[in-house]
Amino acid sequence: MPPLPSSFYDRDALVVARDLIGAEVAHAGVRLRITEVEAYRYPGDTANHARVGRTPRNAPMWGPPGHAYVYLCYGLHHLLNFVTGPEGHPAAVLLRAAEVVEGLDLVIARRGAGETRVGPVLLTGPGKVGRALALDTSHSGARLAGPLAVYARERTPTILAGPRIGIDYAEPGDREAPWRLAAAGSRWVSHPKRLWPEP
DNA sequence: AACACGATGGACT
DNA sequence: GTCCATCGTGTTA
Repeated sequence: MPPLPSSFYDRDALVVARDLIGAEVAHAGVRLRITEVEAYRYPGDTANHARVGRTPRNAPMWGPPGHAYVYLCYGLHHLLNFVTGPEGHPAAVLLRAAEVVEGLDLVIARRGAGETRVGPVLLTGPGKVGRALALDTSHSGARLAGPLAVYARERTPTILAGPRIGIDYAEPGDREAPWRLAAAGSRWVSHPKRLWPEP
């Protein structure tokens, strides 16, 4: 199966986010099925890193769609985004949670000695996903084909929506926008209490 | 040069 | 629910 083409990402971030639920992402021996994402749109989204304009960190968001934007959060966690929209339109989809398809041993090993659990605790949260996939800022700007790639889903899941997590700094309208999407019924989802059926 | 703070996660009460 | 590790980034000077 070939990875998703650039044209898949050349649409509004919320639409891409919806189509990424159930898709698979692979890197460094681990393959995951995407269960939860958030859309960061532009313009007018005060939660988007691109709200301050183009900077060295967010530069990949301004480039062509179908690339990764990886950044260090809280000095500890590497968060993976999929850049969407046409070139010059800095929008992206944050990968927040996923379910293991392949490479469970590697996912556990990357959490360090002493990890004995095997369930959703391994991958419910964007920092956990970045660690499971062994990503760091050197992957920011990489095309989503090759070592790091995304593959189309085979079934269309039912989707839940809710407000995005951890964006208290954004304006109220953006804080409340239901731009966090997740696979209904999946246990591999963070903050499941703040999700509802889409209208 | 100095500063404030974050698209988090784990430990703990 | 609270606390805080840890450091790159953007802002201000």
